[in-house]
Amino acid sequence: MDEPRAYHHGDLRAALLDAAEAELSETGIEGFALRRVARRAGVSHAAPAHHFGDVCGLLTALAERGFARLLALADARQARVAKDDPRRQLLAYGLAYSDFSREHRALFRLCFASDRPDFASTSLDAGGRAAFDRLTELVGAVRGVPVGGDVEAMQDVHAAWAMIHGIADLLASGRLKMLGGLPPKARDGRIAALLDRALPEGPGRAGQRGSPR
Amino acid sequence: MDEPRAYHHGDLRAALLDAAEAELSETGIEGFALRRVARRAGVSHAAPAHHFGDVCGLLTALAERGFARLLALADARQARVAKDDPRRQLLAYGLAYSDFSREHRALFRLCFASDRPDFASTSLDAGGRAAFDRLTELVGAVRGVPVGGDVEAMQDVHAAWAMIHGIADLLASGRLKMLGGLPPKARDGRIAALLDRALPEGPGRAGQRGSPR
DNA sequence: TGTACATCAGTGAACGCGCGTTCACTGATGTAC
DNA sequence: TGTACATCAGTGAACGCGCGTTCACTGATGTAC
Repeated sequence: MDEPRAYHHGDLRAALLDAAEAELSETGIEGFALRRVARRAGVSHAAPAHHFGDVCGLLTALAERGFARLLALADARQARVAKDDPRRQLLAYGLAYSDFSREHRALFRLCFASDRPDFASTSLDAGGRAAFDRLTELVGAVRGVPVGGDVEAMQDVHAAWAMIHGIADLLASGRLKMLGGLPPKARDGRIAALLDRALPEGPGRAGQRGSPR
Repeated sequence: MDEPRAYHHGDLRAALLDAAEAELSETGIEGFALRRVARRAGVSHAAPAHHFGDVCGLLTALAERGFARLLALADARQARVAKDDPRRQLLAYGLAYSDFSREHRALFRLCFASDRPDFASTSLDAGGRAAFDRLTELVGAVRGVPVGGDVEAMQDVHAAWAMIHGIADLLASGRLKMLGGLPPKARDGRIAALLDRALPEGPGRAGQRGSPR
């Protein structure tokens, strides 16, 4: 049934990242080990070095993938919502962020609460920046004027980010049980209502506070 | 100069917790090792077992201490603010929470983003609950009516917690550099302004949005 | 189309390391009488 | 006040383990001519 395993793998790099992600979500970052990843990918434990150098390199690439996944989830959520409704676009982004933390708990922690990846690497830095830039744009759209460096604007961005991130992180660590246990639609409604409180007033204002959907 | 080291330590349990905390803040949770803690405390590496059983026991006790520290910081902040101004009391709590994450970064992560302590232990669970209960009371005071189980009230609590926690966690992981780099007073002012956005309306309302101090 | 050769992507054995835990032990402390 | 004895709180040697990394190697692939 199986293809005879070729000596050369084809795309071992991607396969190792898949294995690393699976491994991460089972063991968590605190128990993550390179050798187990190689074992899971069905390859000798020395093989990863050819693609990532060392563990740090692998985790850095994995975190990069994490940010890409966050943006992909945001794309999906945002696509399902009116393009010309900036407030809903921003709420969609926030919901995607919480999807990410719930569905990829360990990866979320790797991206936001670990010291093991090399966050100074240009590629990983770019990944994190892309996620932040998206948020900034969306906040600008809600305000009706792009975010500059002024304090007022940055406060708007920080408020949105902190609320989004706070919900996501508390959900990931299993607090907010009352929220996490709800059926998806109800849960998303509540999360959106929470996010809505942190957003600036602006032309995109949906209506009275607390009923953003 | 030094006291001759007695064979019996006196309070090795507390000394080990001190050493563990110092060790944690230097190495981070991801590099935490029992043997290094013992070495730092000047004691054989088998000694901790007498007080904590195993690593998990030590980390559980340490996380418990973390929550106690959070509440102690909150006590200090709250004491410096009018007792009959519930909004300021709540902001003080939030600022203490961000103090905790900034000044005890690794301990904060141990409490809120680690799987290594045993969060099911009754003592640690009680610690976390105490921190949450304090928040709940403070939110109730701002609302003017104690928090019950109703959705509206819980949303108020969750909004406050998520905003507080989001700011704290982002500060701890070195994002929000613009905020983290400010002198303390300015930084606290901005943080308080962010928190203020997430708080419910109520009799404690300080004035116009964004100038809570 | 064939051949020589460089490069690439794996293998598997070996290394040294620090870890957590166990165990028999021993010195210090406290208590009963 | 003194003595016997139980308990407590430490020691240090030993264990087995899995880890990350290195290294010489080899099979597969691609390319120049």
